[in-house]
Amino acid sequence: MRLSTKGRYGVTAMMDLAIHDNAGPVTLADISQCQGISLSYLEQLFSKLRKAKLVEGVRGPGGGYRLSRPAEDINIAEIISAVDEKVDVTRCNKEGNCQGGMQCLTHDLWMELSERLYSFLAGITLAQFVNRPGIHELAIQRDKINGRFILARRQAEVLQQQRKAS
Amino acid sequence: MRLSTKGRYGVTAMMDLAIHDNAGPVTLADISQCQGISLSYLEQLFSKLRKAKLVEGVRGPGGGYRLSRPAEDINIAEIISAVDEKVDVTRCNKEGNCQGGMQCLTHDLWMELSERLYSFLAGITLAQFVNRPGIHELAIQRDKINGRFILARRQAEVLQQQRKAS
DNA sequence: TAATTCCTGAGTAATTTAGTAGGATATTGC
DNA sequence: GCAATATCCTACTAAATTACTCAGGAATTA
Repeated sequence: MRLSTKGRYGVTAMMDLAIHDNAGPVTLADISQCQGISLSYLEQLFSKLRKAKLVEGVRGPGGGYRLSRPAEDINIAEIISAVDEKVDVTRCNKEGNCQGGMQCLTHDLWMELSERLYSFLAGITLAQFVNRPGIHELAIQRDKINGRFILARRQAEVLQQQRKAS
Repeated sequence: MRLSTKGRYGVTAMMDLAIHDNAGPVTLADISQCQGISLSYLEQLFSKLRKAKLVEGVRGPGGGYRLSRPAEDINIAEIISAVDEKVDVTRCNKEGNCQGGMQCLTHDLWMELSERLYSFLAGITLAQFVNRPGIHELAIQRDKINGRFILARRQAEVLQQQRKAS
C-alpha cells in the first residue's frame, strides 16, 4: 500500500465522475480545468484507471469518461492501487541476506499493517462520499462557477426528473 | 496523509526499537545492516523521529536509540506523519481559481477521507504488533542470524528475568 | 468534412528519495 | 587523558518518481 498525490488525484477525479454519474460522461478537459491538473497528466492517470476497468472512455463530441460500475461498487483501495502502482514491497527476496532474519520479521509486521490498511480503504466506497443529501445540488452550483455549464444543465435536468418521479 | 517507502522505513525501524525496548538502546548501524538501509539515511529519518519526540538518542558506546514512550502510547499515524512530512494538502488557497468551486468540493471530500485514514492509523499502536506471545523469542533468533549478538544476549537476559519473576 | 474527445508514446523539468562525505559532540572504558 | 563508539549535523550527489509538454492517431458527432 502506498499513497501519494497521484492517489489523491485519482480519487478526487473519480469523485468528480461519481458526482456527475447520472449526467453523462465528464471530459478530462473539464477535470483538468477544475482541479488544476494538466490534461496530459490526467490522460495518463485515466489510462491506468481504464486498464483497471474502473472507468470507460466515450470518444467524440459529448464524450468523456464515466464510471464503469456504480459508485456503490467502487472502493477507494482499488482506485489507489490502480493509479499509485505498488512499489517493490521489500528488498527481501532480491538480496540474499534476508533468510528469516530481522528484516523479514519487521517486514512481516509491516505487511500485516499494510493489509489492514488496504482492507480499511476497501471498505470505503465512492458512493459513501457522493450519495448524500445536497451534494448534487452543491455540485451544480460549483459547476456553474467553474464554467461547466453543460454538465450543470444535464445534472439539473436529471435531478428534476428524479423529483418528478418521486 | 501520505504514505511512501519513507513511512515504511520509519514504521519498521520503530518496530525494531519496540521489539528491543526492554533490552536497551539499538544502534542505527544495527538497523542499517538488518533492514538494508544506509546509515546516513537512517540518521536523517531518526532526526525527524527525535524532533517528533518519538525516540531518544543515547550517545557513546552502548548507546543507540530507544522509544521515548512505551510502545502502547505510540501509534502508527504519528510515526508516518513525523517521517513522511505532509506535502501541500491542496493547491486551493494558492491559486485564485478555487473559490467554492468544484475543486474545493472534491478537496473537502478528500480531506474527509484523509482524516478517516489518519484516525484509523492513529488507532493502531506499535505495541499491537510487538506485544504478543513468541515475538521476543523470535526476535532473539533473528538477531543472532543477523549478527546482533549483544542485542540478542541482552534481550535473552531480560526474558529470563521476567520468567523468574513470574 | 470539421470539430471534439479519447488514446498513445516519447521526451523533459521539477521534486523527492536515497545515499555519500566529512565532520562535531557526547559518552564509555582503558 | 585517550581511544573507541555512537549520536548529531550539514552539504552535496545520484537515482527515481512526479508532473508536465508535445505531437500525433483514432473514433464519434453534427
